[in-house]
Amino acid sequence: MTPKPDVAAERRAQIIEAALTCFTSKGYNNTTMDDIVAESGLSKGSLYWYFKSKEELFEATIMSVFMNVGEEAFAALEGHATTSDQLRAIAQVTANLGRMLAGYFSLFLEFWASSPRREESAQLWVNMLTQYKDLLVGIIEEGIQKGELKPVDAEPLVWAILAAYDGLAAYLAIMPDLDVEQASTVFAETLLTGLEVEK
Amino acid sequence: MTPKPDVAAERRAQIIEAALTCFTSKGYNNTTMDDIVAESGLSKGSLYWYFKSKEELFEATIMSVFMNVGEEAFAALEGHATTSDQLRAIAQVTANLGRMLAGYFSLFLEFWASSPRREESAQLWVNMLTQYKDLLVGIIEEGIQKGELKPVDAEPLVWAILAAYDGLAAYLAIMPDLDVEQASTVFAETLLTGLEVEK
Amino acid sequence: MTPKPDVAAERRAQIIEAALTCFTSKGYNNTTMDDIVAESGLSKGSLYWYFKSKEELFEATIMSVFMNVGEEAFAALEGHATTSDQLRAIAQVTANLGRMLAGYFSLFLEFWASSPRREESAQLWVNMLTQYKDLLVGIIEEGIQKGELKPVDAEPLVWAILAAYDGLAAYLAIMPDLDVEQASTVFAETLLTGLEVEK
Amino acid sequence: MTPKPDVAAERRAQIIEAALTCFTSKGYNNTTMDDIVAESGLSKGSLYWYFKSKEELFEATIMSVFMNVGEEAFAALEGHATTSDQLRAIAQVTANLGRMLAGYFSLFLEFWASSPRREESAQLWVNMLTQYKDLLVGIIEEGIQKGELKPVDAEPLVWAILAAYDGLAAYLAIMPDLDVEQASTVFAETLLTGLEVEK
DNA sequence: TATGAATGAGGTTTCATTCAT
DNA sequence: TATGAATGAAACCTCATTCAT
Repeated sequence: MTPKPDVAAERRAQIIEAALTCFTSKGYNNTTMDDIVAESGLSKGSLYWYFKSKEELFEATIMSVFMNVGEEAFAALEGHATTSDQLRAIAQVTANLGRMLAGYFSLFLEFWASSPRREESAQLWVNMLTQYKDLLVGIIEEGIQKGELKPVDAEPLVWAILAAYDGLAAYLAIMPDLDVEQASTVFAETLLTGLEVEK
Repeated sequence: MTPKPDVAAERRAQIIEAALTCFTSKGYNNTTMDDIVAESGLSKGSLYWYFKSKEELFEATIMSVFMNVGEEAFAALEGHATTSDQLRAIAQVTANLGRMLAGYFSLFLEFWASSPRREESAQLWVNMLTQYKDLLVGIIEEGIQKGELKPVDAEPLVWAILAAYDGLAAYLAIMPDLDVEQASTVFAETLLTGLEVEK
Repeated sequence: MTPKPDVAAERRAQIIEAALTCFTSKGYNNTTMDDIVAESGLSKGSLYWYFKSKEELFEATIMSVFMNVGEEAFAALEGHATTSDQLRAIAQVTANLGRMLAGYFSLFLEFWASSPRREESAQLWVNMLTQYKDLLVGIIEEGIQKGELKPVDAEPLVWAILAAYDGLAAYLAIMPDLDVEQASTVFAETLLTGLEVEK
Repeated sequence: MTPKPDVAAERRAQIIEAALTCFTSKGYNNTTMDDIVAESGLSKGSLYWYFKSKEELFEATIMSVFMNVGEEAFAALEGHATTSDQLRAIAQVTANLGRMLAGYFSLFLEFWASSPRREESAQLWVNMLTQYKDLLVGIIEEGIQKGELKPVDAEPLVWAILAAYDGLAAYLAIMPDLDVEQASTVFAETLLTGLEVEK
């Protein structure tokens, strides 16, 4: 009675999982399709049956990371009614986001940097960043409207904030001992102090 | 008999310049030694006469970028007597630094990410970052001592700030239309507002 | 569905045969992988699919020679019941062995001489020599026990005898007109005269 | 007053000595001209001033070994009036010769094996072998004429004997623990027993 | 004579991709 | 669907040799 579960979806997930493991531990260029074959337990032919190139597989892998990370991030934002709470949540969520993305940002940059078609490759991450930026800008502008935050040009500020978290993620990759949590907390507090309207 | 002071220095510079051109436009992995040969106008043998591997050439190239960028950055900091001026200078200089490093950060990350000996490769950039971080931390702590800045844990904050500028540099690489200058300004002002002691 | 028992074994044999042809006619260093590719009719990738380096291919090739030669040699020794017959057989077989190995000995020495890891490379031939030496020593010592041969320190003698046949094989390589058969016969007769107990 | 000593001869000797050191320790193919440059303390240009190619330098090096070894060998033969003494001397000298040539034989075989013009390369060693063979054949035939040795076809026998010593030299290269002296002694005694006329 | 920077053909090896089964 | 043997373009690097000084 149960319909034959989609074997394709299962295989794709299996391959993406193996690919993610390889890509994050060895980088994009240093990962061979054979590495992924070995890690996945499938055959070379199967990889090319489900993904037509290494590039496409990488993109699918990054997209899958976005899905997971994005879901968690957006979920964390829900349920904070007041702007004040949301502001703290921004800090918290973005810090988590940074930690979650640690490694993926540099992985993506590696892919982008060595891609022959950079413009195209960039879209992958640009789309994701833009989406997240819009969310944060919306929250900040709402806070300004409510009179809880000083007037500020939200968009450029948000770009810098996102950059800080992506940058910290990248730093963490090359400096494993960096205390990202502490950096994130002090950074967020300083920014909030600068943003909040004194009561 | 000709003085010919240092043909070696000249050749190295020639090669590094060609390498930088290639690396920044095509990335580390996508640049072949033949590309650099063509760009430099020298022969393959000459490249290997002066640099014993592609890796070593890359490292020399990045170091050379550091030298130039570092010099300009540190020079800009000089000549600002008061802490207040220095703080503005930090923003200005770091923004410039970010712009100057635009592309190099992602180039380096690509190299690091696809390096089989990541720990080792990381040192290149870690050293440079640490040096710059120490400078900024010193200035901020001085400002705190002078009573011009609120007490704050300077080191983690500086990491986040540096990360923001490196992150913006990376964003610029994948989003050429991003207005880094504006982002930098709003970001710096917000941070300064949060840092400065109210008069 | 086709049984296709072992395409791998067939391919390996095909490659080894081509490699042997190239190695013996041009030497190890002078043979390029492209030569073997051309001779085998396969692709470069296939060579590296079955053998992970030129060195490994060479070793497999030499081993295969050992197998063939060794089999024939040992087979020839069988079936000679009396020590006297065995002694003649030694001469005959070893002479044949020498002729069969003509060229392989110098080929191996070339490989060994230009190997960066000589100790390791030497094992290949040392193992083979030791095995054959033990066989001959056993026969001679049996002859001594039976009283058919004068007491003699068999091991050093056998080393010299083997060396003579390997040396002749090498000579044949550089002096194609050398009459190895005649040399072998006279040499063996002289040695046997010196060894045999007078009746 | 002293005529400017021939600097050319001195330089050649200096280069040949360095070359010999390199060739014997690393083999012909594995020795680079730069190795010899470093070992000799001269410049690359100088090497090519005195020897027009690596091949020619190798040949000069081998010839120089022949000169030295040959001189000692022939000198040792002198002064033995009776055939009996000469026979012992043959064994002794040839054993010494073997030891002296240890390594050179395999070095030469490596060179020959990887030479694109083998015929030509072979002459180097063939000439030297023939010269030595003729000497030994002469002595043996004289002994036969004097009635001290059994009639035997001297030439093929001598080839085998020389081959044994060259072979042992080669064995020594791949089996450093081989007791060549013992092998040589037992071998010579056995041969002499087979050759000498019983009194 | 002497130097050492410069050359470039050619070597080994890798690896994304294909395709017969 | 699934397999894994087969392909070959292209990468990095070496090194004998040359030549301007």
